[in-house]
Amino acid sequence: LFRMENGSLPPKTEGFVSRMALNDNKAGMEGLDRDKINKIIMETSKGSKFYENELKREQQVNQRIEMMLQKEQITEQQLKKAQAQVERMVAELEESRDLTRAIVHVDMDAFYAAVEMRDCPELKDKPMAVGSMSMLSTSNYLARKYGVRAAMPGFIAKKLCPHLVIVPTNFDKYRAVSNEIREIFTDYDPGFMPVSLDEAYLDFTEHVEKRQSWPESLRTRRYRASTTTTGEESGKLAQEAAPGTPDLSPVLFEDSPSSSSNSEDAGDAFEIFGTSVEEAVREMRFRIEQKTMLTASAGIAPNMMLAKVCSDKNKPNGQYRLPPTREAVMEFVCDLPVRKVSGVGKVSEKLLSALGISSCSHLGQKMALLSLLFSETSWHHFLQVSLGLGSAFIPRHEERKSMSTERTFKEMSAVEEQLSLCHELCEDLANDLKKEGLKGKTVTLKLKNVNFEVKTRALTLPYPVATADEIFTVAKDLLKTERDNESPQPLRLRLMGVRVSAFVSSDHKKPLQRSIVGFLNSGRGESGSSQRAKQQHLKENSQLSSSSQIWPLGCQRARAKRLQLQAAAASTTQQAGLGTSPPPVSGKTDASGRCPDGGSPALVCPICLLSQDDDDLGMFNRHVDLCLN
DNA sequence: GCGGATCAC
DNA sequence: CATGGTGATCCGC
Repeated sequence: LFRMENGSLPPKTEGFVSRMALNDNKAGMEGLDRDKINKIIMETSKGSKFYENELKREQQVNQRIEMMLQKEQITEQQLKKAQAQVERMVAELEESRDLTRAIVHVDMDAFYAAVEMRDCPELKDKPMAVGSMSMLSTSNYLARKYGVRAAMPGFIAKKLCPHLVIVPTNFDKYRAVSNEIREIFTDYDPGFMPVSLDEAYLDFTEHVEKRQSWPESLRTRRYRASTTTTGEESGKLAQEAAPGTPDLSPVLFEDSPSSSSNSEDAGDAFEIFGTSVEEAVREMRFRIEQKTMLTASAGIAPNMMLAKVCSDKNKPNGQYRLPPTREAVMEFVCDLPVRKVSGVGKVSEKLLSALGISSCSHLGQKMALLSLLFSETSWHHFLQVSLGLGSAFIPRHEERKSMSTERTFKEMSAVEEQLSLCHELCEDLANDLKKEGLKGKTVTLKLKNVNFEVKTRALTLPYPVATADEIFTVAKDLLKTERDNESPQPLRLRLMGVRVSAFVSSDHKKPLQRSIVGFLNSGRGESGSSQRAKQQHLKENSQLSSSSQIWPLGCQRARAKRLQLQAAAASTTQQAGLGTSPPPVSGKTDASGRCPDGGSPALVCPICLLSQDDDDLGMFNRHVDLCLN
């Protein structure tokens, strides 16, 4: 039935690798010659191993679409039932719609490129990108006019724009700038959520409330705050960007006539901001620009999903506020291309497109069908998007779940070489793990061969590992297994990676305790928002039903960990400073986990309460972790 | 728990 | 000459 209406695949993707086509999703790509650019991309790529692999993956997606369209043997009956279910859920979701929060998404404009341009004036009027001939991280707006964009290899970018200047990445510098802008974020929302070095979500609600009663003096911001100039270079740069250059806000000259007389110094120039959200966000962007000489864009909306889309709307150096009314939200969402929504990538876009869905209103119209073709989590997400719903609170920063390191290199087939590389990766990873005091039970080896085919091989141990040797022991086994698997052909690799996950709650610090507290008052701050935030959090978190079990388990874990720690302290130093320690798990053991009645030196596990024969602390810890699992 | 895939930046 | 690295999540076993 459905196929009759929409029986064809998107027309232009025939014999065309849509995976590789120019991504005009990003800002700054208006009015350029897509066809010409795509032609150059294709001609440059054709015949490469990379291209062949992309073709293959494209085929897989096409197959998936075929399967999906097959499943469309859906009866009118089923569709009706699904529609009823959808409508029930819509009503429920509508009930929970929260328009009371002012969520802001901030995003630095062409971040890495902007930093490099700031620090090297020669680059200002040239098309440039940050990265290497193999891969670009980002490009400036001049380069984007040629179709040069993030995630494009430099050598292709050079074909699109022969005069392109490619600057190598300076992560330390970007990190430093990132810290500067995060200091500013803190003033508006101490619980802001960083997405990456240049991007963050903030909840402005409470700031704006307070701001209502602020006098002008607290909302007055000076141009070119003096404290950040650190050396002669930035001093020189400050001059370069002095009045007259288009880099400064035009506002300096249009709105502040009183200061124009001493604008050469600009030291007395200032601006007063209002009390609305928009003014607060404008102020924040102003401070970012004054502090870093870089511009940011921002979106203001009732939830994170919408704020993210809004921040893109007036980029670069602009902001957009979506009014907090249901009507405004629905109108905004109506013509919104699904691809603009965070979480909908190239593949999802293509799958939806095969169903005749390109905008969010289409999404709503075909929701019954989607509920039959996609997984529950997927269509629930689609449904939320179609209603303009998203998280109205900013979740606490979660603890990391994995840590990895990987490297791409020239073809490598020699076993010796591979082993040596693997060991190096394990050492690097162990180093990183040590910095955060992490140990994990699962080790994963990632391999990519010269045909760009990726494989991962994992093994979960009954105990956590952290050192290079421990990880390498596992990783080299996984590598050997894979080698045996492929033999007698050698593994012709172009990438290898090692990952550790399934962390056990790490000792010393107290991340566990923090996360329990976070769970209890999962809203931030102490206002009425916390209740709402908690509700929302629980609603969105499918573990609602198990929350009652998490509690005592968490306590048990925390207690066991404390005992482990104290046992460690007791065994290394013989000090008797444990008088303030918590009560023992049972009458048989004291807090150190040792038997109190003198004689036996054996450790007692606080979980299973069995004496551990081995007096070795490492073995004891391993046992406790085992019990905790 | 595993492995492939998708996604964001 | 040449198509990245890190972390998360989901799905179907």
